[in-house]
Amino acid sequence: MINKDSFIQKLRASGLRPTKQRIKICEFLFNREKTFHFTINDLAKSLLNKAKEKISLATIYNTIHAFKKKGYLKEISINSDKSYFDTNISKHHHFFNESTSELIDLNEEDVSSIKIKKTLPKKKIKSIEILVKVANSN
Amino acid sequence: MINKDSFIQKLRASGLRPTKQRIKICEFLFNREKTFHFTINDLAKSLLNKAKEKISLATIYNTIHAFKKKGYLKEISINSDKSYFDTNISKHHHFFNESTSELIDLNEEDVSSIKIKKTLPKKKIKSIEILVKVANSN
DNA sequence: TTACCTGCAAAGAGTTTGCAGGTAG
DNA sequence: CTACCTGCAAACTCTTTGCAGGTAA
Repeated sequence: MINKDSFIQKLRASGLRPTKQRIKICEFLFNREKTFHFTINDLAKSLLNKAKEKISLATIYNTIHAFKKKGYLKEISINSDKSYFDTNISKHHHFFNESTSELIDLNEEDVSSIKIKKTLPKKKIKSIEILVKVANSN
Repeated sequence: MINKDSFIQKLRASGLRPTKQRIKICEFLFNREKTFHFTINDLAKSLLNKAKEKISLATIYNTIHAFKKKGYLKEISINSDKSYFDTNISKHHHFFNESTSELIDLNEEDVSSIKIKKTLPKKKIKSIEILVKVANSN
């Protein structure tokens, strides 16, 4: 359990004012054992239902984008309906369960090393991401 | 240059009526040497400007989705802003140029074979897709 | 003739923005 | 006090839908 003060410090250190809302969102997102995957809507609902915090959608969008810019969150594109965010900011890949729209982390070490044999002139590789789509096998 | 009749046959064969609009869209999309990547908006604009065809957005959406369902197109998720479609329906991967939002095909044989060492109980792998994000190296 | 298709306009979902009031430093 | 932040509502973008008129078979 990370305490409130360390979130305040973290926010302050990156130039974000530690407001009530931001601290609550930090507590909700980062006080976890496991990686957390969510959409903005999920987050708004969960904050309301589980954390009993009514934070305006606009503020949640602002905060999540600020957190992403500061590197506290990663954005993942699975489909074009909505954006998914991931509290795991290390290099890693994903399973996407098409039956349930659920996202599961796939660590780098669980994938054989990938070699890209084609090169593009004057381009630098920024990232290599694998998406494994799965479905319930029944 | 594929002729109009073969598109008519192709449409008919898959149970789609060969209407003027669908034939024009076929001609625009599939009379090409190279893979073509586009968004619905790109396509609507190009049809209007290059092919001088005014086809309603709703019809374009209907048609593209029908073509996707019939397997003439693949949908690709790069970011959540919009959907990209690809006339290359073979198994393959992509480069995405973040500087220009341009999409480039990466053939399967240009990537070393990938082994996923983690398995998910009761799930079947449907696809493995790699997205290589690049940026201009200047 | 009948089932399907087109195109408009309206509706929907997700996201962003303008701005007045509130809060941290 | 000042700069930044919040929250509402309105606006925006992309996509889908309802429906009247049109077209293929």
